[in-house]
Amino acid sequence: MGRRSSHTPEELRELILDASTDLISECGLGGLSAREIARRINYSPGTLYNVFENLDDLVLTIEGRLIDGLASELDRVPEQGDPMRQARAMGRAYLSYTSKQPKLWNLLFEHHLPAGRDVPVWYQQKLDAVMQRVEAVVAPMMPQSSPEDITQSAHVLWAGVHGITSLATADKLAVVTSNGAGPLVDLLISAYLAGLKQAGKAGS
Amino acid sequence: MGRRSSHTPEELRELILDASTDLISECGLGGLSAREIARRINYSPGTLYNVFENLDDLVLTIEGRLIDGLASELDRVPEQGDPMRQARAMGRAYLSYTSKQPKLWNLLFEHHLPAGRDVPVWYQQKLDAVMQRVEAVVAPMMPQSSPEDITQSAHVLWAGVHGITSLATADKLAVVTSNGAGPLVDLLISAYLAGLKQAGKAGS
DNA sequence: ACCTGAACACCGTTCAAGT
DNA sequence: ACCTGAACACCGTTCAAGT
Repeated sequence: MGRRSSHTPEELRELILDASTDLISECGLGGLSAREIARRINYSPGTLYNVFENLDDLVLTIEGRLIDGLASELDRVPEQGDPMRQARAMGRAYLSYTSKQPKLWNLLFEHHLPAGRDVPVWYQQKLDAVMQRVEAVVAPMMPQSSPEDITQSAHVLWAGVHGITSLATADKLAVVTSNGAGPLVDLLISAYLAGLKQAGKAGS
Repeated sequence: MGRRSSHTPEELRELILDASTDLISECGLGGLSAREIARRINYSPGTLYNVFENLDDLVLTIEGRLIDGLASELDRVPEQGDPMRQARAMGRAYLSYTSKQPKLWNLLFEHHLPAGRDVPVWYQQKLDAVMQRVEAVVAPMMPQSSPEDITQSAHVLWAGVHGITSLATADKLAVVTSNGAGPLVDLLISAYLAGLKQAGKAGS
């Protein structure tokens, strides 16, 4: 039927992203479909493909916003003298941000690009921005170490926290652990960083 | 056309599981489809539903075999005097088992049961069997602690190792970490357990 | 008893045709 | 220029009908 143009291109883009975000928050990535998005915003499926290359493109855009959101939350954690307290505070910030809408955050790990496709550069940059904040917390614990070792230690910490929250969300750590992921994340951060600190002393 | 019966029920079951396992090893969970399985084994799609309740049932069966396989691998790790060496050896066993067919192992975390469905009891039991082996390694590091604390510490370690391997497999930890997950897992195990040990001493 | 294949209700994506 | 909707090539699952 041709143009309807009740929305500017920017509005249409937001409309699509909002509807998709709702869908994922409610039903996870599995609940997302181009046709269902179109239904919800009263456009035809084809219209989505004027705005996004395909569903993966759309999903990556949402993931980017989630990563940005986490970075802002981490920035709001007050700087404290004690690096260990600071680290635990950041862990709790991560947890509170990601557990607001678990299915939405899970998107980052449920979604896989097809075959050989790599994540876009801007996506890696957003991830790196978060990693920098983790490094900033790890660094004071290992003053004698090289930047490479600090990066590596930060990656391990990040991956560990992710592992706990992701298993908790998927109910694959549940039975025994009915208290939620909080204490587990605290334990990981405390013990792991204490171990790092000790190794730093021993090695110097 | 009615029965063909060139295979016994057990053979048919294995046929289906083998074809599905191949499909997942090659293309991940996304590459699995009832119709494609049927094509590969020269049966009609409907036949699958005489043997399995649905695709989730089939996938859970495969997951169960993977968990059993890991348990056997962990059992082959020789007992050593030094608990720390033992722990690292188990970490490497995990890594070598799961990285043989990364897409297959990834199945455990890519696959989610619909809505409110819970994992079956036998599945939890298989997982628990693996967790017991992890606890056996953690326990000597914290002799003063309650069984609950040991369980919790083992869960954290398990989740941490999972987090590293899963991010590495998904290429979401890649850029900086081109050496593979091995050193990261070693670092996690060493630092985390050292921290646990230290806390045990301090707390008693 | 076992298996088929059509049927139902869905997908993602493309693109000629309409305004 | 923008949007539609039919078309193509797929899904999972069910079940009457065949042997």
